[in-house]
Amino acid sequence: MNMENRPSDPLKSPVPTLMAVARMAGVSPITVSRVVRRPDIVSSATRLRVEDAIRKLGYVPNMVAGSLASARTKSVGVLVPTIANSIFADTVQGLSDVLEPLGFSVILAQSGYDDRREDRMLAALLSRRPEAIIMVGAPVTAEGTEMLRRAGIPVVETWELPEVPVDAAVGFDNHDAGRVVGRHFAKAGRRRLVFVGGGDRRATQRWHGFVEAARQAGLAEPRRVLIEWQSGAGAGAAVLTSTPDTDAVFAANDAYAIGLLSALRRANRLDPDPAAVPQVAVVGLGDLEMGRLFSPTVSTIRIDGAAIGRAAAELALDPAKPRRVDLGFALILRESG
Amino acid sequence: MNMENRPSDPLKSPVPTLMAVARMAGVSPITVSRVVRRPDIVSSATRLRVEDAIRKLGYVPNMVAGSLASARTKSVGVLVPTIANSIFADTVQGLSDVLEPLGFSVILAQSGYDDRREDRMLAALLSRRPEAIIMVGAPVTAEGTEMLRRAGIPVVETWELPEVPVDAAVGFDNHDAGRVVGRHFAKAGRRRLVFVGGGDRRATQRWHGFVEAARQAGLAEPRRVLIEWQSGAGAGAAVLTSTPDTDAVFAANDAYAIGLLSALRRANRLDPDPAAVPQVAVVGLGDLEMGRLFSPTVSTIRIDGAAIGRAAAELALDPAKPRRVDLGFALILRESG
DNA sequence: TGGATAAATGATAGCGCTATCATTTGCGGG
DNA sequence: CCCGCAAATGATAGCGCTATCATTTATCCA
Repeated sequence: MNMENRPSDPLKSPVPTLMAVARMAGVSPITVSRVVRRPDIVSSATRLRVEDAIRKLGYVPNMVAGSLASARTKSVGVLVPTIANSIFADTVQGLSDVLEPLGFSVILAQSGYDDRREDRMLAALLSRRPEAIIMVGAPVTAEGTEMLRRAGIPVVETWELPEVPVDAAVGFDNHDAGRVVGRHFAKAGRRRLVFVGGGDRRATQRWHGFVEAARQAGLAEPRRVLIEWQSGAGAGAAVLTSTPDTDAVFAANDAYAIGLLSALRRANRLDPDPAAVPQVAVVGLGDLEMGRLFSPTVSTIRIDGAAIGRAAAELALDPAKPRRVDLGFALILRESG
Repeated sequence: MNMENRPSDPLKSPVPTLMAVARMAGVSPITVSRVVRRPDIVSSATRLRVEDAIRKLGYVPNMVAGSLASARTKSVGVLVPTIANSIFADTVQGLSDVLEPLGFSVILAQSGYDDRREDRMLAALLSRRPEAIIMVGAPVTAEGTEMLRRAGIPVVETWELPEVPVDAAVGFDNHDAGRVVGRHFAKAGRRRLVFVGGGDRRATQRWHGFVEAARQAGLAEPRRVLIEWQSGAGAGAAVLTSTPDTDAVFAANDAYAIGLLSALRRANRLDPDPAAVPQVAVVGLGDLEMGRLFSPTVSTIRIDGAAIGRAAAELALDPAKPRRVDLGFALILRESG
């Protein structure tokens, strides 16, 4: 239908190069380059002439060529398990907010919690020669770790604090988060503890901390409901059917916690008064805004995902910064437990 | 602390080039290039030798150089208002799912609903010579449109269906969505309608449709509560304070709808029985999972963000595909209205 | 007014690959 | 046993920029 609006024919109007601008302005190519990158060192007369030519031709610098010549890509590779999870989306937002004003682009890749895919994505990212890599978690495989090490660029692991990161890490102690929740449940007199979450390393660390706290409090071994990639509703159903007798649940993220609370309501196991002591205590992780809006309001381990992203960007850009930053977490107790 | 784990010293072990691999394997550079890109046309003997050298050196192809030489970057530029909004995160997820298996990388940029920033980000994206641009919405400024047109690459606008897209568009009719909700409210006997949302074009189209339906039903002009960048809770508070007498609200997204319902609950204007006819009917847009878990369950205009992303990726890669795809929407009535 | 210094501009080479064509090698049939 | 063709490999050039040095032009004071 709209022929006249299709992208312009590449033969009719080839994308102009720096050379074309130079010819039009009657200067050498390098001068055009300078006008684009360091306008301050060009006399205003020629600068105006060049800027005019740039405008007339609609010149957009070719950063691919520029990157090759200068060995600077002004890009950062970002690897997340999935972006369709507001918890990581906040982190990507946070790091973008730091990187974009500095002229860095974000190359985004998703591993889908899949080890092979993670390695493939890391290789794909590295082939674009980013100036740094920021990822959620530490590389899962030895090959991935080795690739990153060889790349010779800053690598920031987030949402986790490995003893020995490849290069740098910013996040919190997942094990400790689990322990804090377990201890809280024990103090509140809860007896039959359950953990719902994925099987990735961060979730597993939380699980271990949770178990440790239960053990120290003399409670029976908590149970673990493993779910992969499931929705909040799926998590809720899974807990209710596989561990119906529980009285306290630590959910690996707030979406699961809300799903569980919703399932409890449907099963009529939620007190009509949200302020009452709940039959089943539920604590999530992440502190989604939704958790504050839900009824009962959701207790949670608060993590500032955006702050993690911002800090990660700063570590990525400045190798002089401390290489291990613990941003901590906070147990926020609300109505749900 | 962990000196030995810092990225390897660039002087000690320079990142190996294709040339280095060629020398090690005793072949010409172009043969290495072929082993990487078209292993089928290399004899298995030399291929094995080259692959061995690649492994030994830990060679990762430099796609920046490759892109410059081949004029193919295998990348797609993606521009969203913000990624920290699950509605768009789903779209990014969807398009990534199509693009990544094909070897394309996603370069992500955020406009923050800011016109100037949108143009800056478009320029930044185009300077990396992506093979296509996928964006939420149509370019806001004439300059942005012109840049995109000149780039001579596929451009897919999403979440919106302009009459005359720069190149292609996939989404739904926002105006119609507003009309459907307005009509629904009118039929349900609601009289004082309110719209909450941002001031961007898509929200405005919904608003216009909403007004049109109200007018046709003989209702008083709906009121519009403009909020920029606010949280769900902020949206809820804004509606309650500025239009306390409303009996039906169309929220521009489910997060706002949930925020409003939560505020209504706090103001004691929510019937304890979620199945009862609500004092204030609320309809959102997007169909977040949270909306199904909330009590009352949230009525909404269902949009499949991931499907939009997938379709956009397909249009971006295949210029032969139809250039205007209406994925539609559905009014899902639940407890909230 | 000359000469030293700074400011402005340019010439040259090369970043690490791939497109394109040229050459060599392998191989079956006349 | 050599020709012709396909398969395999290589030589050359260049993608569009920027780093680096060289050169020219303006500037200022002795």
